[in-house]
Amino acid sequence: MASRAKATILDIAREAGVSKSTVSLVLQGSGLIRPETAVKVRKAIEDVGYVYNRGAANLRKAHSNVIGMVINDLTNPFFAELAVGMERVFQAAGVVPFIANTAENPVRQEEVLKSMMEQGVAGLIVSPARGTTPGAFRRIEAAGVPVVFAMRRLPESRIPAIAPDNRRGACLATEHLIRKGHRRLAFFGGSSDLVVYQERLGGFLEACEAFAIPVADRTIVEGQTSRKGGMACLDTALAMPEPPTAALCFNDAVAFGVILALRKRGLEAGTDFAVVGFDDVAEAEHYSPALTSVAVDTAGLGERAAHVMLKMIQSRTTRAEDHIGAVSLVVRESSGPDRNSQVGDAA
Amino acid sequence: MASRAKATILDIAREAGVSKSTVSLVLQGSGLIRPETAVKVRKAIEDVGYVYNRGAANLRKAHSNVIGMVINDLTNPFFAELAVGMERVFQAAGVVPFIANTAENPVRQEEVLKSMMEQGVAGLIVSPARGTTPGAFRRIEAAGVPVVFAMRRLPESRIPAIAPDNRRGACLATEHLIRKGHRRLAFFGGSSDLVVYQERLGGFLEACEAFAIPVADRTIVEGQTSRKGGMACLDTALAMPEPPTAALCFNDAVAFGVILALRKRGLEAGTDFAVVGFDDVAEAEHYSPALTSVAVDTAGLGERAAHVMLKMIQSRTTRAEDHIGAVSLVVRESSGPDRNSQVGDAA
DNA sequence: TCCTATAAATGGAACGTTCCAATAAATCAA
DNA sequence: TTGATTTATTGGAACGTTCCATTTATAGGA
Repeated sequence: MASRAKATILDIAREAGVSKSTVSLVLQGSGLIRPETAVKVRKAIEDVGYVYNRGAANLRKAHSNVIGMVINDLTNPFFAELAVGMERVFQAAGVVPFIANTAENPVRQEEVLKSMMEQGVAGLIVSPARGTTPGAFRRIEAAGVPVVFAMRRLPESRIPAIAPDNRRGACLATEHLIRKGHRRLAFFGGSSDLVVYQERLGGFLEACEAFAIPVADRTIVEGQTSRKGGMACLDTALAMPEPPTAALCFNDAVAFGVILALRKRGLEAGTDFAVVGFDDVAEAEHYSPALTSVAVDTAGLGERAAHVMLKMIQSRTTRAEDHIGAVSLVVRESSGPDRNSQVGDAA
Repeated sequence: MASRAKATILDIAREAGVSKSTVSLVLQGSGLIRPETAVKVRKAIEDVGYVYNRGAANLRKAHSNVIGMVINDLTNPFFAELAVGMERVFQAAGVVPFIANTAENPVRQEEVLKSMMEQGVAGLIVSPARGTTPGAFRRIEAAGVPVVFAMRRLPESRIPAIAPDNRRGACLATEHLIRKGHRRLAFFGGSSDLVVYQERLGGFLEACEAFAIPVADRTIVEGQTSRKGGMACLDTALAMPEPPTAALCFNDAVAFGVILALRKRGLEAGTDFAVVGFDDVAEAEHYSPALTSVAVDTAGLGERAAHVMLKMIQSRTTRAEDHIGAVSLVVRESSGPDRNSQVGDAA
């Protein structure tokens, strides 16, 4: 079937009776060749089943048109949305992003980054895996390849990051709970080695301060950022002598876990215990009860990150400013007033 | 910062005081070089911040170590799981798969495939976009690059496919509903241009035949394969003179939509209307009510597809056998007995 | 007619690797 | 010592492009 040796530009040249240079020009859509010649060449290209060898081309050309996207957890619908946002703008720019998953594993991340660099990517958009070492991107920066962090950032890095306003989102959500009359508040899930965690917890504490919630009435339970983690958090919290009546969760997955654990105890989120999520994934709206959550416009952040990347490539720089995305609290059913309080502003 | 011109094998050679051939050998881990020399070279590699240029290498070597994974909808958690399964086996084989999303768009798919081919992928695992034209893979096959379809297949194609036993799954699920006493059955969602749809609908009809459900009592409503589509399907079905009492849905997303639409009408899935999904995504178990669904072992299929791919590459063939994955029905709360029937085998 | 200006097409030298054939160095048997 | 053998190392020719500097063809002006 397949002509064994793959066709090259020279085969086309022979077929069309022109020189390889002419073929190359046609391939690049140069206006210098006579239209009839171009047609002839294009026909030959079709006939021999030619496929362009970008590797060979990149040997001469400055840089490629592929952009790598390294994501820490493809399973999280949240990241899929981020990817979709990026793709929208890359597609318009005629770039095909290649996505790779690190499964939250720094070693795998190292491999993936190496592979992408070897492939000669023009830029890298990364949501770094937990536990990424500070030096992980040193070599990439040294090579002059632009990198943008999306959603997550590294503690001390000078790489530009595109992320939502985590602190403000958490602050908004916490205020909302306090206004509903809750006085014993919890922050569930996540772990302190993530910058995002520190930001969200920071917002939570900021609101607690502002409303003079005593330290003794703040419960902070670290845990996995998954349903399972959320379930564990609730169990730990309710086992305390003076348990909280409301919780802000590190993300929606944790919140779903909390709702599940509540139901398992015969309690209902919203009426017996208030829960607020973070990220506002598509599922939040449809959950039962519908989950109050901090919306972060994930796809929008993806688009933003892609734009920044494109601009960095164009201006051949490796630096750019951080972008903080606006957030908003979407109030739904899961965050009802405190039953024992008269302060709640519920109807 | 970065030494502008990127380091090549020759720079390393100069630095280490050896020839480029020696460096190349070290890079490939050849046992032919003296250990001390290797150490010296490796040090030089580190010093100059070298990054391997796979494009240049592929110019000489037969083929690359990258495998492309082209997926029609990254947003569907189902496909993320498929990707995760594949990655597991590729990682073990030292291969980094590059994922690209086609967003169910054949034109985008064309671009993506072209880009991957140009990049010199060793093989392609594809879940084709709806509406893929029969000839879309002709050129790729002609180029001798192995292709495997995952989850979906094309009507007449000779490309090997790895997919679950859709017919059997649908048949099992339908039998389950009939055994629960349901006699007026519906099949919700999907559209007939998909092979998967035909298979699943085929299983549904097969079970209907086997249990002598009259044609008049079978309702088939095509629709989008999303929550929204599922909601629309239910509305259409309940508007009929003799509405069904149970539905097998094309996939879980449709099923979730049906459950939502039921609730909107004050009905509860499981007690008022039975609904069964397909794919058994992680969410199914945690939904309320928990969704009865056909489990397809997505990650397992991903692994299988990856193995087939690896084998094809190794034996440099472009052909392989189809693999049909086993399915099983996971019964949960959403598929209760028909209230008006005495035949139900419920406790 | 010849000269110049413009348009179209071309040869050849890179680009950074691999790999073969060849060389150089070290070891061994006689 | 010499030649044969093994062990390490090396130069050079590919690989498939791009792009610069040329060449060749075409047209226009005198």
